Amino acid sequence: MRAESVPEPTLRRLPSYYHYLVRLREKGQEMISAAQIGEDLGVHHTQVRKDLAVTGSQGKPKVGHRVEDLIVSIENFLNWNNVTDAFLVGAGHLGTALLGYAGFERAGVKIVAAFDASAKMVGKKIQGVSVLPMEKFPDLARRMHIGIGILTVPAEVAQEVAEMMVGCGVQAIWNFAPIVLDLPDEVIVENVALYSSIGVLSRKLSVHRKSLLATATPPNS
Amino acid sequence: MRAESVPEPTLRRLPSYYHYLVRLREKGQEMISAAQIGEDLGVHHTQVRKDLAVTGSQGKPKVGHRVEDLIVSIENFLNWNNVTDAFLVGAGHLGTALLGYAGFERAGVKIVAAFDASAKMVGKKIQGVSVLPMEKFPDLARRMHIGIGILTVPAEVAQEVAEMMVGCGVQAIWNFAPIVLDLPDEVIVENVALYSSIGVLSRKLSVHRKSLLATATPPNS
DNA sequence: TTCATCTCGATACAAAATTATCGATTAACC
DNA sequence: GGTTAATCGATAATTTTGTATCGAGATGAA
Repeated sequence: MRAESVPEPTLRRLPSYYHYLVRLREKGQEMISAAQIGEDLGVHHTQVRKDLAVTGSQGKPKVGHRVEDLIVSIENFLNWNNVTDAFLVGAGHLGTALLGYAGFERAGVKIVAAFDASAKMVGKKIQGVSVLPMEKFPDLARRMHIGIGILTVPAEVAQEVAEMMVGCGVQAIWNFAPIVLDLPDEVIVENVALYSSIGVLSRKLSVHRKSLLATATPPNS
Repeated sequence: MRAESVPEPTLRRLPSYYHYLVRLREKGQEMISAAQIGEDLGVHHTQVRKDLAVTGSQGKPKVGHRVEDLIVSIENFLNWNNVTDAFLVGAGHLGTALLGYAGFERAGVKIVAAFDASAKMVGKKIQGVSVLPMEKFPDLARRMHIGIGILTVPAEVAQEVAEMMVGCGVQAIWNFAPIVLDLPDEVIVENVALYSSIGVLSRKLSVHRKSLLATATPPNS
């Protein structure tokens, strides 16, 4: 009964299925089997079935799942139908990039305003969203019941801004700064650790190259 | 002896330790215990020790680890000393944001050129990096032995561009497009799935709010 | 010098996630 | 209409990851 009992890896795979299915729908395909999804996305078919099971969607033997039903099930499960308003703080390059993504709205998040400490940015309009001065955040956030805060500020001020957000009623923070935020437990924090990502890449590439070298030059040479 | 036997979660935590340690060093702190790292970063101290163990760094009982040594160990382990040249394709908002990050170079990756299909972008200079036409990619990539390709193009063309990259000798791809690339097994792909991230956030927030509602309004009312 | 205490690091244990197995169900074909 | 073949979904086994335990070593104080 507890809704939180869904494995997080499953949660992370569902959007991937979703985009895959949307592309299938655009091609006009109506049915799809879990095995096929698994093969195309590099996930075991049993895993795919488990993941899809949590959304409540049911497949039929011999024909698989209806693409349309799956899409709707995932949307409902991830709550991508109810759009939540978000404020973005830090209208730099990355912030601008996020404002440019039209697709977030389909993912249940709508950025309704951006904030920046720099006077140069304030007053601008990026992708139709106004950049406001930081001072306006508290009052607006409370009045509009903003639930999501997007943090695209430098690491040095991230903690401080995050605390300010939480103080204004923000319940979830999407953090792009490379630090671990120290916030009350009830605040939901999702970190986009670009440096972790590039770190993994860098390490894997280095190992890969060393193994290539090792096979090309046997140790007993 | 096999270098690939390091758990991937460990790999993802190491950059987080790294940034934490760099901040400690800036503050002038010389020694640090695994327990303290764990507390500050929300990781169990036993986990921290295991993670640090793979880098080869040794701590001393009673005093902990030397901050400087740990930083060097992590840098070496992640191969962040040897800088690898990278090409970025897709000089849109996100691509521009990545070009603006000076910190990647410290993470072993240097973006030496950007490419874009749009004539509007070609010829510009972003953060000192030239935007070149796509046609120049193959020849330049081969001549410069580019190992890393950064993919910040729309989803529709991501597969195609990725194949082109691999054909030009690129060994690792940092993929920001919301699709699963179908490439030879030996190619290293690191996905930055922003939609998965926002999906998890959206879902958790929805569950969180429902649980708040449930406690505020008992089911037997 | 000896003792108490703190921290490391190895080993053992527990939980979670992934992978495999198997019977049940259903559409298509003969 | 019965048989075949393919897929689903539940259960079980394996693997991976994370957590706890415990002895050893080192520091600093008595």
